[in-house]
Amino acid sequence: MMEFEQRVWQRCQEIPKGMVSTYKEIARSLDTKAYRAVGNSLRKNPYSYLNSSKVPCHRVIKSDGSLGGFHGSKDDPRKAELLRKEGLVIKDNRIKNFKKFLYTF
DNA sequence: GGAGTGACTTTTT
DNA sequence: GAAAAAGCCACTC
Repeated sequence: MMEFEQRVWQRCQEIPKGMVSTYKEIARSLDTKAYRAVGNSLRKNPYSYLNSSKVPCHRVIKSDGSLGGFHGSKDDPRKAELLRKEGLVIKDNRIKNFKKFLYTF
């Protein structure tokens, strides 16, 4: 069932710079409710944003605007910095006005 | 084939 | 607004 994961990763790449998306939106765009499976796939994705720029998983956040716990550490500023560089405003591990930057498929 | 896991979401306390 | 519970799907052991 790799297709599902690939589709997820593809959505990540589809997110334009300076925008973010949520697990739920991705799942919805795939016509499924597997928001958990989305996270599960991203967790194991072979193109982790640390190793490759192919899948900017850092642009995928939770539906309430928080970044979630990527890469295993919640205190890692790299992701927040990355997003901040793309024009997003991060406050206490939350995206400010993230709805404005929310990219829906 | 069943039980456990996870970078989740939504509703209810 | 924070915390807990229930519900969801794919993947791994």
